[in-house]
Amino acid sequence: MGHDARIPRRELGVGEVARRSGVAVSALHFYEAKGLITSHRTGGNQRRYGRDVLRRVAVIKVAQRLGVPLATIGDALKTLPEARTPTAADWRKLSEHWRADLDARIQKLTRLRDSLDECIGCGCLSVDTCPLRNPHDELGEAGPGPRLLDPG
Amino acid sequence: MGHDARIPRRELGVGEVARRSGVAVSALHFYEAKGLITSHRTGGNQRRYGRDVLRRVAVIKVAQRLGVPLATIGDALKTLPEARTPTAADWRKLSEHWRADLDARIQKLTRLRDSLDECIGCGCLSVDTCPLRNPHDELGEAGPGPRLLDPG
DNA sequence: AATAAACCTCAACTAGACTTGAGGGCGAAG
DNA sequence: CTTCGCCCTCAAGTCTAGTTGAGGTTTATT
Repeated sequence: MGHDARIPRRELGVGEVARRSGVAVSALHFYEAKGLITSHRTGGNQRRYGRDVLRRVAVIKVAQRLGVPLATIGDALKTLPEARTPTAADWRKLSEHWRADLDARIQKLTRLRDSLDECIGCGCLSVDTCPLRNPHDELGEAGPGPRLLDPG
Repeated sequence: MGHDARIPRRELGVGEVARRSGVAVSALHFYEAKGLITSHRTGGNQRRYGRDVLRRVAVIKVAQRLGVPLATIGDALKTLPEARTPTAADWRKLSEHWRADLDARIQKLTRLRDSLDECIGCGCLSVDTCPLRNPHDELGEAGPGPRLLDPG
């Protein structure tokens, strides 16, 4: 220790960001490769982050809990002008947008559950009449919802 | 065409199953490799399926919509004695089991949405107080729910 | 100067659910 | 007989969100 002391107060090394944000160093490398965060380098080619990286990573983590794929999060972060620290207003805009997706996802699952309840009773799986087999409720097909969860 | 006419009425070729069930031939190969469906072969080494394969594939598709991973579906299908066609009672048993998972998933997403609603208002993302950043609600971590959607 | 902790890059691996492609076989119609 | 459509196997590629490891460098301390 005492190692980080050399770094100016507002600059963070990758290890420190990892410790403070709770994501692995390899994940930070990965996010940077994907353009979700940025850094500049020291003479010795080591990454240095501004303090805004902590809020950015926080936004990333929350968005992931909401089920938003990284690429979409990246697009959203890029709408913030020039590597700016996301403000409360920025966050509100992003989260309102993602809330709609989350809501759609919940509704879809709920409808699915209702169909399932009916079909537990009848056990039909009939090709023509079973609501589980005839998903006429294809709405949120496009959008940031994870494909793996809701393929149809 | 006219090709399928050679196949006895209750035996289905892989292409026909694909057309009727709506899954690709490659997917059927894949399911067979994973042991979810079975076939016997003609003299020319081509697959022939019994009609029960259609219901099995239907169960697979519905279970996938519920968010159940293929491996779990396979385990469940294996509990049906010896390649039997799933009956209504079998289906009821499977679906009741999976319904619980679905329910848990819905609840989790709903709690998440509620947290998000609070945080849209405050825009905080505070490390210590924000419920979105401090998920003390880690419950249904284990279980067949898709990891990609609900990593935390 | 030497050592140790932290850092660097790049390639390869993981899981899940498939798809795509190469290279070849089988069966019926013209 | 040739061609067309459907079928076969097996290997490799796709996508997501990273992790793991090898081999080498930088930085801080002693």
